[in-house]
Amino acid sequence: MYREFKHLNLPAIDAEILQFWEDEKIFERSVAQRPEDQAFVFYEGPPSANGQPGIHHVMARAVKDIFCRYHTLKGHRVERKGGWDTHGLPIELQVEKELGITKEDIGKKITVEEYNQACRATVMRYKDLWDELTRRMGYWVDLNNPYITFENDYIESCWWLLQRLYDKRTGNGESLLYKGFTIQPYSPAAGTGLSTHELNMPGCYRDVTDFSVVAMFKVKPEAASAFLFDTAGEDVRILAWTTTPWTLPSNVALTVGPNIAYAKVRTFSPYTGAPVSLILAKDRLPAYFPAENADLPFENFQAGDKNVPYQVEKTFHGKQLVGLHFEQLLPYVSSPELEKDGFRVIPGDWVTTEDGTGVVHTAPYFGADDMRACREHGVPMIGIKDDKGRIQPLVDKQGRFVPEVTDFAGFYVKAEYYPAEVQQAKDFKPTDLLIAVKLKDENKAFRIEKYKHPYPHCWRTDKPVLYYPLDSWFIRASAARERMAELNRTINWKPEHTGTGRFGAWLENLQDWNLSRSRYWGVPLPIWRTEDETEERCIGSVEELSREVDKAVAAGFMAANPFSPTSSPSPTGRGGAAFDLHRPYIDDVILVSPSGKPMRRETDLIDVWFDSGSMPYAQWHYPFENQEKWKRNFPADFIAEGVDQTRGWFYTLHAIATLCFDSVAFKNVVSNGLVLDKNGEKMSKSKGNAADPFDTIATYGADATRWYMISNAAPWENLKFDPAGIVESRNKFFGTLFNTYNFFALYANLDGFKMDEFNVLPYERRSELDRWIISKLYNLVAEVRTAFDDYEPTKACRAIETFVDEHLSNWYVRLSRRRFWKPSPRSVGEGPGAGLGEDKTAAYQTLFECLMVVGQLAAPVAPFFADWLYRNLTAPVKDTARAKNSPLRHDSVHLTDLAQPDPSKIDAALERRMDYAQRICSLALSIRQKDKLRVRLPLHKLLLPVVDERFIAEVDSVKNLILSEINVKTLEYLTDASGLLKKTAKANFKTLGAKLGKDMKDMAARIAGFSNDEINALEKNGMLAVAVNGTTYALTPDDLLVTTEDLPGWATASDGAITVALDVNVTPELLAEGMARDLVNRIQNIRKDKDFNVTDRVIVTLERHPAILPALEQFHDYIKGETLATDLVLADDVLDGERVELNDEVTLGIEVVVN
RNA sequence: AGGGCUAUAGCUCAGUUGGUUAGAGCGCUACACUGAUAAUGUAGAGGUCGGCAGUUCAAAUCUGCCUAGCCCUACCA
Repeated sequence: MYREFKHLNLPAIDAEILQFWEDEKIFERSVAQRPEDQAFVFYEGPPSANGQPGIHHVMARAVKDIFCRYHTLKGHRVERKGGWDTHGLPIELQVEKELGITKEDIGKKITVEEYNQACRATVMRYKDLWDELTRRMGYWVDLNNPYITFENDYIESCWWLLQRLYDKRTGNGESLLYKGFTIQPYSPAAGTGLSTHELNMPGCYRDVTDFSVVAMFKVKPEAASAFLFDTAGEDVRILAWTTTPWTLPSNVALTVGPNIAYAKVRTFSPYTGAPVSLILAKDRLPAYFPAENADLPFENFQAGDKNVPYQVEKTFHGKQLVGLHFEQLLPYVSSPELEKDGFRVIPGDWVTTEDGTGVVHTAPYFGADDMRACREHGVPMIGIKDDKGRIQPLVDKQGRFVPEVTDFAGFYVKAEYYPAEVQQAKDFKPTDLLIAVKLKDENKAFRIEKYKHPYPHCWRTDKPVLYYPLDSWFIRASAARERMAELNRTINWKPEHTGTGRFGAWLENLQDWNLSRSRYWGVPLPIWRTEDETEERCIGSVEELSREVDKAVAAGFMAANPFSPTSSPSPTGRGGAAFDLHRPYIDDVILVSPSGKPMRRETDLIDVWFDSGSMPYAQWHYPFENQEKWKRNFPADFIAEGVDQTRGWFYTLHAIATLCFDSVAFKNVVSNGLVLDKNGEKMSKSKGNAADPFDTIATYGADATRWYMISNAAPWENLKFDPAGIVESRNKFFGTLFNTYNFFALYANLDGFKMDEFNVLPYERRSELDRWIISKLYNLVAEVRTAFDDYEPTKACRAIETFVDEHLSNWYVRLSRRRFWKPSPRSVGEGPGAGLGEDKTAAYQTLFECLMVVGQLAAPVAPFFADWLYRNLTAPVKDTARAKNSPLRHDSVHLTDLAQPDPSKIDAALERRMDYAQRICSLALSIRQKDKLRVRLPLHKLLLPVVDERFIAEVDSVKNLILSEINVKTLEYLTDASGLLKKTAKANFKTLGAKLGKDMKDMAARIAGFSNDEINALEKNGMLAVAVNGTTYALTPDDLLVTTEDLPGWATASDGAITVALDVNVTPELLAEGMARDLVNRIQNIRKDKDFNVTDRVIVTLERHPAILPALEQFHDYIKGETLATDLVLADDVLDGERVELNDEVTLGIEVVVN
């Protein structure tokens, strides 16, 4: 028996199938049964388990699951190792919040050891919740052997990769891992650098009012600047604006836009009244020189006048200024290098004229753009040399000017750094103002004013940050810029523009990867250095480190080797293999340099993104273990994550694979979009609009949730998550498929049908309808495979939906219903069709095949329902199937081989014929609707005006389907020969457009007016010459779209080239037959209401009424047969029966009792 | 600010190489069908295809500019 169900209950199906999967280890078997050498490699981008999973994780993981399952069905071995991301700032912040501490407290109120213990304890906080979601949503991933980024093995693989980078050299002999500095947000108050993440925290950017200065830089007269000097001894100055006057002592260059227009303006210095010529962007003139002052006479000007006369003398492009030298603005510190190559004008594409003067004051130590521009154009750094000979900025780490800046030595550059009482003192002046005043006094300032602008603040100290040079270790990613771009072009990105645009464009401007993080919980940088920084060593494995420690022990720098299993525990109490590679323990490891000096570890940790990008290697502890396994599993065939990972995980995977292995890390990548609420707003806990994934799955079932998410929009589009959409998926797709299965089960059980794989009726002996749905089915197989192969799951879902709804349920099952319903001939004998009769067997086998294949195709997206369907379909034959090792033997649909595309089962001509049938039926039904002729009332004739013979032949083969569907007795074709056909023609724009060009419009009008004779002549001769606007064109039949017009006296409807006409005359015979059908319908409804069995025989008593007598006379047996009535009797009164409305006028008593 | 995406019916989305009635589902209205019914059919209402300009015989589709929303990146002086 096939299982039958009352109602669709997807959550119950989830529970049943989940239990089954776990009991029978279906996931493990689905992997293990496929050969190792046919791997489809998938990498799991690890989630962090210190936060709770949300509905967007269901989306992201559904995408991953779908393609893994699909490729499993195609016969590949798809290992899916789970993983956990355990390092990183979010974890540290959470721990600090919970402990009520800040970063400064680490090492004071709490030891690093305790702190790291707290991190370690919190990272897996919600692991159980995550595991539960994984189970409930049907995401198949190996949770038993996940990789965990804080484990020693994982860290060791990271070290190995770092050493590989350290040892690799560019063409110039530069290491791919090097120490340098970058300009980073730095909080002098906290004494620490800040990440962009920290800077983007709410409230960090605040509007502040600073003193802004437009400074005047005096141009030196030389050959290149001669064009600026129109009179001897002229005072020519370039204007540059800054909101940070404290950076002016560090100015070394001015940056101009090479293509920006600049002007030289003759005027007077506003503060001193001295004549001066100023250079600034032409577009910025109105900001500094009011138009009315242009006409003021120069000779009348007196120092101190409010309105300063000016005159624009000449304009030129920025590139003409490039290379000019100027006098240092505040000459506190200089150097021979600076005198030679500094204090000059350089070009920069990023310069704008939106504010300021179109000239950017450039101080490389205090701006990232400035630093880049100076490096690019060979401008030396400005600063003082420390004892190691390195140039240090003019502002120290506390945010004070160094002594060399004599006038301001020891002054804090930002007022906020002073203690509160100093700031509040009456005569307190911020350093910026003091600098401005000095410039004014020295005739170097053009304008000083307060300026309000957003400025970033440290989230811990609430004080402004500086951009400041900080030491960092870098990966020289820029050295592989070209290669990364090249390899990227071989990756299949979904959507494509993420790869070419967001990712590709970014690779083109790739900067070196800043690896350093001054934190505690993460992978320690495995680099040891002597104090004088002349000797250093990068460690690539624990074994290597242990060997080095042995030397250090011998040299007396270490008491014992903590890595040695035989050694006594390390000072921290953990020795041997248990030695934790994290801080603080690793910081206690001191090595000895070749020259015998002690080397200490560089205290930085590495960016956690390096952790995740290392997972292809570190998940297997490569190269220390699993070398073969790694080889088989690199690179990945497929990865998927959110589009926000583009410059995160996607990049770090790509960068490490390119730099270390000259390979891509993944071949196909799906970057999925955001999950928003139904109004398109971002989901967040604070807004209260975040959907709970557990609730959603428990209410609607995992499959409906998954199906909705995937079918609604492509994964890379943002999804507006609306539970109403899940309901729609459930009702429309799963409901229909469920009903179709239930229908099959109901009748198969009544008939005792069981699928017999070894006794299948050949397709050629099946009906037109059967072969049609089979053809549609194998079209579907091809379409769905193509879609999944292209990583287009949405297309796959939509195709499956259309098939199930429109083709299978609404056409095939609807039209086949009678075939299942009518009693079997119960023929005897052997072979296909024996027992039930050939037609019925064909119907069962066809429907079975459709359900089976649809289940397979839907399995990647709807793994629970598909397995439920498969198991229900195969349960009755499981034992025989196993015994005979047939395709139905598998325990689960996920262990089967996906249906192969089979062109021999596709019949395009048949599909076209059926398409005609569907359109003709639809038209005929619309006529009935218009004329209020209900479908139960039979009609005499359907008339089809036709224009070509092939059409007749094709329609004829589906004639019976049409007639029974629309309840009409005969079908006739109306051809040209009848002379009744009135044709109209429309121009075919596609074919004619190219030929006709401008004459197209007139020709269209001309064709619309064609007579029957003209159309016939063209069709007969295959050509017709038509003149339009003096040009004669030869039209071919293809150039016309011919339709037939309404037939006078007939009810007609048309759709494109098809027109149908219906004979709407109703005779007494037809009325009687219609009445008979009405009676059957009412009796059936009573049977249904009374819950009779489908096979119950009944006795029907009808009230004697004149309206039904003709029907009873002529269709007595028909009514009995349809309703399984043994007796059909008339009575003057029906006392115990139902009163049924037969039509508007007639109400009838009917009694139906089981015989 | 830069890069990227999106914009089509009340809602969610299709819409091929540009081609003349711009489609589907949901929702709404009316009618029908039904011994598979949380289903289905027919019809109706509902569109300046975000705006402007251009290319073209012809633009939802190609080009440019603009607007709005979102994502990523970013110390614009």
